[in-house]
Order: sequence, then structure tokens, then C-alpha cells
Amino acid sequence: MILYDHKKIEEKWQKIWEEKNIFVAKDKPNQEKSYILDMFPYPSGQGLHVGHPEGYTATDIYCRYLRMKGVEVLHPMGWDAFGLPAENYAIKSGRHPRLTTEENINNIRRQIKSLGFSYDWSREINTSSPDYYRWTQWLFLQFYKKGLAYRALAPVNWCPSCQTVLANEQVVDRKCERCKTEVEQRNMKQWFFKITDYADELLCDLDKLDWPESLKEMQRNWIGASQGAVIKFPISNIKFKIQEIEIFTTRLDTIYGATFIVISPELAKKWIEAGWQANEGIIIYVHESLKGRELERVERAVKEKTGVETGIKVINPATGEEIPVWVADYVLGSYGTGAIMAVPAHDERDFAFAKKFNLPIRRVVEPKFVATEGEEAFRPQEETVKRNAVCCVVRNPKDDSYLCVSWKHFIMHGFITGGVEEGEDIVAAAKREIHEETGYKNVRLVSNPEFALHSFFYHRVKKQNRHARFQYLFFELENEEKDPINIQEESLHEVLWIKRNNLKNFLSVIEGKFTENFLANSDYIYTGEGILWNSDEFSGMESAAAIPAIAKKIKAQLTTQYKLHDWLISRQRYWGAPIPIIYCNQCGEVPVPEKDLPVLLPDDVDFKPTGESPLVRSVSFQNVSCPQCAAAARRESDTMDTFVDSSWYFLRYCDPHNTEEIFDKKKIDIWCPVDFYVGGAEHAVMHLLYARFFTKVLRDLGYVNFSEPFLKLRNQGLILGEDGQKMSKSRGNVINPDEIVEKYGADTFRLYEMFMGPLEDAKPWNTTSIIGVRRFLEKVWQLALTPKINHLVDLSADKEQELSYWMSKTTKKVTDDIVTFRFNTAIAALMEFVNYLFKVTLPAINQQKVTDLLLQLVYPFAPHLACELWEQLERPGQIWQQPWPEYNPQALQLNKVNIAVQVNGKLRGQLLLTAGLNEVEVIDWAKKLEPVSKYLIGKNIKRIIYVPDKLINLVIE
RNA sequence: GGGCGAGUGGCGGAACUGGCAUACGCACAGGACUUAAAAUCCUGGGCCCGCAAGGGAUUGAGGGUUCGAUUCCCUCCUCGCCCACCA
Repeated sequence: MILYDHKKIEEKWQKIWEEKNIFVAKDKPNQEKSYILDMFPYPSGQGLHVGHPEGYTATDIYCRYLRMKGVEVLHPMGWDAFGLPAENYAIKSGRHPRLTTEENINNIRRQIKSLGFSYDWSREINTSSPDYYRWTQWLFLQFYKKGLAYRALAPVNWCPSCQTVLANEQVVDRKCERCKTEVEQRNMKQWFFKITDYADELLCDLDKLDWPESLKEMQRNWIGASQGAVIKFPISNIKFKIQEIEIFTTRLDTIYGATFIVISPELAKKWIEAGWQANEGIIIYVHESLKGRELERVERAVKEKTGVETGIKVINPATGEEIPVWVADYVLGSYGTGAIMAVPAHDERDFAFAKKFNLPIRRVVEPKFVATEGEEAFRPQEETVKRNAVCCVVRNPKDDSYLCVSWKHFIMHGFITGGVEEGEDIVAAAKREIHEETGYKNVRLVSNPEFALHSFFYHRVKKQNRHARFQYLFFELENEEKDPINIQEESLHEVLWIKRNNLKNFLSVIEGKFTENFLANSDYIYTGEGILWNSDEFSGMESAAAIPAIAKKIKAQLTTQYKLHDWLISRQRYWGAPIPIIYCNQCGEVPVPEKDLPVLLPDDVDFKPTGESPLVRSVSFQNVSCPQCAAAARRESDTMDTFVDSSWYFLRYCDPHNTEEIFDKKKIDIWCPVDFYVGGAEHAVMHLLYARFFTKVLRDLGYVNFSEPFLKLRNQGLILGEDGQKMSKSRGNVINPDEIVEKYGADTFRLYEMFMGPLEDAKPWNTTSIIGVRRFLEKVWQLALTPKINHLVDLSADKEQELSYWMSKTTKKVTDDIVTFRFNTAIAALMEFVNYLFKVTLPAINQQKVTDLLLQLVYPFAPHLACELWEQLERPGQIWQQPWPEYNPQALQLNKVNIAVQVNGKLRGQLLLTAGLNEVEVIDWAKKLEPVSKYLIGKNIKRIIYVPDKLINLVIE
């Protein structure tokens, strides 16, 4: 037998595929098409990492399958070639990024090709090539014309190590995403894309996408929409340019509890600049908090709130009351209006601040509970009786126990509660109830937190719907003196003292359970929605209804606020696409005319970062004449964020060599949107959000006719090192795919990566396990070239059925698993099939059929091997020209089935029976089964559960 | 602090809609071939008791629903990822 020489075979077939152009996608309209895309790599000097080919292999298997199903597939590859590492390397080594990038691309292209992926290389693109970035610049100009690209002075994130500004998305934990240096806040005039115009659509359209739910959730959080209101608080005591404070709140229902206003240091600074005569203490505080780097500011403030009173007073438009204004760094300048109304009774941060500075706390929202289960369930159709009530928490200080009652006719455990009579003082009412129900005479009021909750339930004794407002009162028992309890009360419930640590489990009624919050935390405040209190005509309304009603009365604007900010795209770096803008002393900001594109990146540049764009130092680049008035002018020297390049690359693949326009719209219509996109989850809120934004803008500009670029998306999970840690050079646990391909071959490598586990899971690499898939391929080789053939007899009917069962079963499993991207179990099914084939000896005619099937099923996973064997067996044509195998559903039904026999749910035996027997027959067989019968001696069978052709369970007493 | 996800042999993992837990692979042990080793092939156990036949336990822990739970419900523990003073 010829040996399985992976090197020879793989080189041979890769060359054939390339020469025959078999993976070149044809632009035919109205064909059944599929656009399958991998996230294009950054051409790093490290070359490919074993993580990259995981996603590439998955899409390759799927593409090869689709082509055999007759689908025209677009499966391109390219290079996200601009970016900082190449430039940083240039600074260190003095080698130009263009050169190193080109070398890196050549290396990675070689690596990718060595794995035999079926890319259409005729469509290869490179974002750092002028043919490409010309259109990135053109897009910038279209955005500019539409008012979606603008230049503004704004506080921005500055990375002192990378010497450039960063987008919000590139700042993680206040640190530069790339180099982990803490970022600084600077005020700079920079270019932005107005992504916030699309915030709402970017949020809503997520629902339509077949993406991992966690990833969609990350985008939702990033966009961060909050429904709320903007309210104006007029300044009442001083006069300067600012006459009112605008605040944003999501809790307009709490406005009657707003006892002060807090503004951010950023806003305070603006006011000072606008002429506010702030005292020195304020100026120092504002200065200090803005100077302190963001990270420290947050860490300090979370521990303890700081702030100063401004002396300014405003009118609360709801209460008409005059309230003070404070400045504090717990209010962010970058969110909402940079100012809040503080409601200490219903917000933990405001509460902490109010406690520290002794500001008034006013409760205005009370929790609402509706019983929904059991006999107590509130009956919405029936009339409701409203009652004022007390909930009395009586503590015995001697042993830290609490006075409780346990109802005798229901399972109901709680504190002493009772109704308050008309005109009765609540403390008096509470004492009366304690005395009536328990007999204790001497209790002392400890505190009245002026807290109440509303409970809606059906009163089982009184037989009516109740809406009770329980007010809490805390007492201590002074002494044990008590009167006898009246007989009627006694018959209803039992009086108990429950120890503090048992209380939580004991209490069963809602007002009791809720008390736990106060006992556990004396500073407990209620932050949820509920029923309004102390809120004029809105008292008694529910939060949701009160918000629009209050808004109407005080003329507040209901709006949605987003966390998403506009995308800052300027970078003070060299290796990127120059922003096509010219600054003229006469005409100001002038866009470069489209005919002058591309604005070429000059070669004669000193890369050393100075905080200024390196392009500033290129005289040939900087000095231009104004396109409008021809006067001397200068070019914008910043380049664009590289995420701009990758926001539209999937469109260029449809028409990559067009020199007249960005793309031919007809070709976009043929291929787009992308049907299936695979890549890492790290792009959740950057690339994937930006690409969606670009698509929506291009749709509004009329260039594309769809709203979402990537219909279906899956993330490949991380491949960890053999030690279970993330692979990294410093840990020394990096696996180089080249070595694996050299030693075991590309087919083995591909198969191993798919066999490791589910695509989306993180999983550790284990080199010794590779041998398993290599053995499998060798078995396929052996089975195809040197099968055991039975020349003497035909296959018996039984064996014939068994064979077609295996063929159908395997075809079905492999097909289903490819479509659902569960490659690990597809490979396991192929292994089982091969193990079976090794055990049987078949006549030549069957042997040929089964080998053909096996090779076709294996082809998407191990294409080199399958092509080679197909050729060696002298089968007609090429394997990739064959249609994908179909299976026979009838063959999946077997004559004989294995039925599990259980006694009381425990497996006691197996029955091999003809399929489709009725229950009675199966029971008969089961009872006779030796390992089963011994359990039945002297027992009655109570019940029998029969799952046809699968399982029988005999339930005995 | 909030959100999402996960927990199954020594290891990676499998199990449709509640129906034989541990498929497939690695590793391991015994055997065959070999002067020997590697490779290959065959066989085997998987935690506990037993020479064995066999029995019992078992899907992070505890509880519930069910004839039957890795799967559904409740409580808790651990790990991973993301977000985090966002009003």
C-alpha cells in the first residue's frame, strides 16, 4: 500500500485547486448564493496563532459543504493591515511599516494556504493599499457631506504611551486597550463620526439578528439606552449667564423627594467660565477633581463621597421648594446633562452623600406587593377594601428575639399587624394590637422609620380583597408583664419569640419578609418603583403612571439617554489612512475633492511619537494649496482609526478591483448581506458595532439596500495553552500551527481543532490528543486503498440492512452537524462509522459504495486526503464536483431494537426484540427476563411505563 | 454591586423534546507481533465492595416535581466573561 504522505498530498492538491480556480466566486445574479466571511486578520509579526484557523476551518467546512449542495459561495480573505504594532515596530527597528506589513502578510498568507482553505484569493484586499484606503477616504467625505463627520473640541481619552487619542470603545477600565497604560483626559479638537444618530436603530435592530445572545447583550449595554426625563430647575438666588439647571433622571416619580441638586465638576467648570463667581473652596474642589485622573477619582469616590455646597439655590418645579446645589465628583460630566436631582431616600449614592453632609431625606415611593399564588391571591375582579395598618416589630433585648405570631388555621407566620382606626395615632394603635394579640403591656417605641409598604391580597378570614398600607414601627420589650389574651384571639394564633437568625426562615408574609432589609441594614432604602406618597395629587399613583403625569404638570421633556458617544476617529499616528481634509486660512475646513483621492501616505516620515501626528513633520505632505481658493493651506495630519478600514471591507470583497467607484451596486446586490460571519468575541462593541453603523449610513446614502451587514454570527472560543492558560509569548505556551502542519499535516490539524469541542467554547490545546484524529485519517486511507473484500458471497439481508442503516445514520448526523456548526460530533460520527467498517467484510460492490460515501463525507473536513483517495480509486471527475450525499430515512428504522428494562427506574436488563411490538408482548418478555424476574418475586406491579421500542419501566411497590 | 454563561471519569468532551449517563478521542492496564523498542492490532476497567458472578453510588452541593432528572423548579457554592457612581 502507498503510505499516507500528508506533505506530498497536501502540496499537490493545494496547487491543483489554485490552478483550476475552483474557489473563485462567480458574480451571477439570482443564483442561490451564500456569503461566508471570516474576520480578516491583522498581519502581525507573530504570524498565525492556533486560534485563527479554528474559525477559518469551521467556515471552510461549511463552504465546501455548501458548494457540493450546489450553492455559489463567496468566501474571501484579506488583511486588516493598518495599525499600531507595525508602527511601533518601525520606531524600534527603523524598518518601514510598509515593508514589515508586506512581509507579515506574505508569511500569514503562506500559513493560511498551507491549511488548504477554500478562499477566493482573486478577491484579496489590503486596507493599507492606496486602492483600498482611497475608498475609506471617499467614505469619510460622504459622511462629511451628510454631517456625520465633524470636528469638535471635546474631552478625549489620551494614551500617553501610544501618544494618540482613543475611542471610548478602546478604553477598558480607564486603560488603553492595546498597551494597558492609564489614559488621560484632554481637551482636543478632533474628528468624530456621529454614531449617536443611529443609537436607537443600532439598539432595535439587534433583535433581528441571529447572533450569540451574550454578544447582543454587550452591544445593548454599550449603547445603554435609558428612558427618562430632562427637567429644568430655575436658579433662584443669584444671577449670571446660567439661569437654570437641566438635569436628567430616569425616576421622575421621585421628584417630590429631590432635596438637593448635584452638578459634576465638569459642569461647574463651565459655569465658572460663564461668569459664576464661585468661592475659592469650590474652585479648588473643581480643579482637584478634574486634575485627578479618572481612575483615582472613581476609586476614591466609591469609598467615600466628596463634594462642596455652591451656595446656589434652585426651585424644585414639583414642590416649589427652594433646594441647594452641590458640586460633587460622583456625578459624571460625560453622561446626561452632567447634573442630577438627588433623591436620597431612593438612590443609594444620593443617600450616602446626604448622610455624609446631613441633607434632608424624604421618602416618596413605597413598595407594592401583590399576592399571586394560593388562596391569598389578589382577585382583580372583586372589590378592594383599603386599610391603614401597622407592622409592629417587637424585639426582646435580653436574647435578641422577636415577637411573632403563627396562625393556627393557615401556614402563615408574621409579626404583629393590625388595622389603624379612623383618627387613631399609629403608635397607640400598634401598642393596642400588641396588647390584644399577645397580652404584653410594656413595650417602648424605639424607632419609626416612616416607612410603609402596600400589600394587595385576599383576606382569608374577612373574605375580601385588601389593599393594606403597613407602616413599620420598631419596639423593645421593657418587661414580661402581660394580661391574658381573649379567647377568640387565642384560637386564631399562637404567640412565639423567634431568634434573630431564625427569623428569615420563619417569616412567611410579605410585610414580615421585607422587614429583613431593615434588620440587616439600618441604612436600608428602597430604590425600586412603587406607589407614590407625599407627592401632592400624585400620591397613591403607581410610578409608571406618575412619570408622564408629573412630566405634564412641570413641563419636563421625556427622552431617551444613551451611554454611547460619538466615535472619535482621529489618531495622531502615521500608519493609517490620512483624513482627507485641508485647512485654509481663508476658507477654513475644506474637504479634499474626490478627484484628488487618494491622499497618499508619504514615505519620508519620521515615526517617532511626539504627541503630534508624525505627518506634521512631512513638509511634502503638509503644504498644499487650498482646493477652493488656491491659497497656501495645510493638510489634516491625523490618520483615521483602523476600525474605520474594517467597517466596510466586507463590501469591497464584492467588487475588489473597481477603480471607478467604491463598488458596483449590482455586485453588492448579488452577494450581500453576509450570510454567516465567524470571528472572536473581542470585537463585540468595536468592529461589529461600527460595521453595523456604516451599513446603516450607506443604506441612507443609497449605496446598499439592507440595514444589517451580518445576518448570522458565531464566535469561536479561545484555544488555551496546554496549561489551561491563555496562550501568550510570556507564558511560553504558544502553539505554532506550522509545526503541527509539518508533523501531522493540514488535514489532521483541521480535524483536531474541530474535534476538540464545541466551536464557541474555550478549550485547552493538547498535543498528545492529536494522534487520535491522525489515526482516524490513516484508517480512512487504509479502508479506501486496501479494503477487506469478500469475493465469495453476497451480503445477507440482515447485514445489508445494517450497512444501509450505518450509511444513512452517518450521512444524516454529519449533514445535520455541519449545518449547525457542531463539528466535534460530526467527526465522532465519522469515527464510529469507520470503526464499524473495520469490523465488516463486504462484497466489492458494497465496498465501493461505502468508500465513496465515506470520502464525500470526509471531504469538507480533510479535503486533501479525500481528493487524493478519490483520484487513486479512479472515481469519475473530482470529489468536489459530486453532489452532497443524500440519505434514506427508511433505512434509519431497524428490524431489531434494544429495549431497556427498568424496575422502579433502575436499569435491570436489555431486550433485543423485533421493532414495533405492542406493549403487552414487551411486558411479557420483560417479566421473563432473568435479571428482572428476581426483582418481581412476591411483588405487585403497580404501574408500567412503556416507551415504544426504547424502554419499559416496571413500577413495583 | 449588576448582567450573561458554565460546572459530567485521570483529561478533552457526548447525551434528540424528561427515557439505557460517560458516545467519540486521549491517557492507562493486559495481551499479540518483535531479539528489543516504536508503530500497529486485540482486550479491559473506569468511583466503592467483591477472586468472580454481581451489587451499590455517581453528572458542583442540598432540596423539590416525576414511574423516571445531566435535562424542569427552588436554595447555595465555585469558576469564566462582560459592564460598573450611567442618575
